[in-house]
Amino acid sequence: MAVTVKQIAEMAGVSRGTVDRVINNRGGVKKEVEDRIRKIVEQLDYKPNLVAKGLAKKSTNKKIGVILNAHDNPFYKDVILGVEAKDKEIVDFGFETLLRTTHCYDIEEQLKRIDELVAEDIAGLILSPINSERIANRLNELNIPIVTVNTDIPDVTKLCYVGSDYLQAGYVAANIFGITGRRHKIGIITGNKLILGHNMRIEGFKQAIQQEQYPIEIIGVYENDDTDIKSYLATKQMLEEHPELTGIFFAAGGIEGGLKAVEDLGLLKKVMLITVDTIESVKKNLLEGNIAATICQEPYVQGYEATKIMFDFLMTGQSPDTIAYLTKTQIKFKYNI
Amino acid sequence: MAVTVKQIAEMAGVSRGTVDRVINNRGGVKKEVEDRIRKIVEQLDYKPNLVAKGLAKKSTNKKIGVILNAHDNPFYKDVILGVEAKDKEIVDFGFETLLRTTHCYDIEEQLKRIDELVAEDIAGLILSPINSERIANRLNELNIPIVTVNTDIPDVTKLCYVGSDYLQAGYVAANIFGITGRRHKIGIITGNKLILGHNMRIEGFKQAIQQEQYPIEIIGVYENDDTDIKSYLATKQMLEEHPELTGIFFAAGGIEGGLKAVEDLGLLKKVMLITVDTIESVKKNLLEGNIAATICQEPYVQGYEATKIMFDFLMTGQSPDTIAYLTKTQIKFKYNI
DNA sequence: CTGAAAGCGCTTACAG
DNA sequence: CTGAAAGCGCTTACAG
Repeated sequence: MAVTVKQIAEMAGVSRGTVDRVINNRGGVKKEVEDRIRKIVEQLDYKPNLVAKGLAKKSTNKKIGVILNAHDNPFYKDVILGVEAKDKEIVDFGFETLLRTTHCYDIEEQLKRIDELVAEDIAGLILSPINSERIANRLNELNIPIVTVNTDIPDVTKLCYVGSDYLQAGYVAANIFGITGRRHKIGIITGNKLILGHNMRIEGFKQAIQQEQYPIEIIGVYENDDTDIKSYLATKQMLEEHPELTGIFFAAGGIEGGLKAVEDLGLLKKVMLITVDTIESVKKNLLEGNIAATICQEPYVQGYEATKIMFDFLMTGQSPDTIAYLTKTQIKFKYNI
Repeated sequence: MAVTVKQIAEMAGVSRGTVDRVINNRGGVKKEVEDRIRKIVEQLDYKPNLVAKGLAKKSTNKKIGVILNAHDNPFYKDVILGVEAKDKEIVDFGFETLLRTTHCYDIEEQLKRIDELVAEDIAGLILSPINSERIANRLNELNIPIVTVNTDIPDVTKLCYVGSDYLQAGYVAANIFGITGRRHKIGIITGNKLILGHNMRIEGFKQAIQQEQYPIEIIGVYENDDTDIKSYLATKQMLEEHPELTGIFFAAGGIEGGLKAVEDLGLLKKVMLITVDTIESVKKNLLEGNIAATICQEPYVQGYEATKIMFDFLMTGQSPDTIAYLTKTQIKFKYNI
């Protein structure tokens, strides 16, 4: 049977309230008494019963704020599902998540959402931050625990970053081209070059080719700013400039536009395509055999784990084991989509 | 604020005990009173607070038995980790898992473990059953909820089967050979032909080749009885009989032996290899570039979900949404191992 | 600085 | 067939 506060109280010859004060570092306990209690806690390896704790704390309803730049980004759908799944599990513990979505690169909007949630008295904030100094400064003023999800921001004190291993995603993309054993000439379509994640995917792609000495040549990297229109144009231009091209790695957003360009030039199924994530158009083209594979980053797990980490911290005060929880790189082919 | 038993009791003009009897179908309540309570429960969409329930029930400590044929099967390591992770989460709810491991095809041993656990008064049983009538009969006598994990047994009343989609695994293996675009001649090494899962992998492999019209020819299926020695011999024989072979799909156990045969014949990196799961030797050979890819079945998730499903049922009486929880088919290459 | 009491929302005997 | 009370293990005011 597990140790309880009551037992500790009896052993220390004090009331349960006093034990509680010590265990939760609430202060106001005579040093000598505190030491006595701490010793017993240590010796008996006391671990509070979270279920009892949750029930007792239910009255002081805790809110967790969540801000995802999901408005123009279908990728976040599954992240949201993950957040909601964990929310269901913790609601009986007296927790509640407040989800706000924003547009992708709108700093003003993100700042506004942060302030809104703070006004609602959130106990913690989970967000996919825009990498800007203004956001960073605001977050550092906040004084509540922060978890970043999917994309990170440097110089901000946080519990943890939950997201994917972008470098690995690039490695794996190269890996797939590599196992074909063919002498590929690959073009890369990427998003905004300021986005760290995109660059790391490309970096990983290049590193793997070098390390493995795959007979793969990268003929160029074209930017599309994550929009479908620019992506269409960039892809078209690339294919026209390089008719020798045998494959494309779409390392960021704007995949739908890029696919259209490949289609318009009659090159579907002739050029080997590898993409990232599974938005609808990727799914469709994977099923039709136009895309060979897509590299995914467990969006559901990202949402679920970020929320779990925040909950665990607010419940127990325990920080996560790692400051960067990286989800698995998942490869989807036609038949395991 | 969520509805509570107390509120319902007040509205129905009865005591909380009576509401509890109705909600949990404990009987012994006048029909008329029961109907009144049920109506209110319905209208207010009452959902019991699981945290409170867990705390209250803590005294009636519930045991969940787990039997895995893990003794000679390294695959189960991660299944066990999954069980243990969920166990940690539910211990504060008054639950405890009792894990027993057995050898692979030892019916006597599995029967013995079942009886041992029943003697310990388990409230539910999770197991990877041997597909035999004696086991089936014993399980059907048990009268406690059952969840099968990783491998299933027909004609046994159960909550759910948690395991992988073997057919899909075969499809994906073919998919990977397929995207190389090469005219492969593939040999298949499988385990005991009586094991349903192995056969389904092969079946999926064949179906995908046909559906996709991949230029792939299957030159033969060799059995190895899941042992490394037989696997070595079978693989060697196959390679000698078929020097034209360009790839092998290892669809079951005994992979280590098979790899040795490929190595001894000097064919590592010349023949494209696809395996299943990630035991140590697979990992090693994947990293060395000898295996192109391995198809995994989320063993950790299998253990975790099986335990979660059992816990949910014992806590709430709710059966899972599905009678077959299939884990995702995961593909591991060198760089996402 | 410390204790006694009440409460979180449910279940479990016990009494009638 | 039903109710009143106690309890699961913790926290929260309140009183002193």
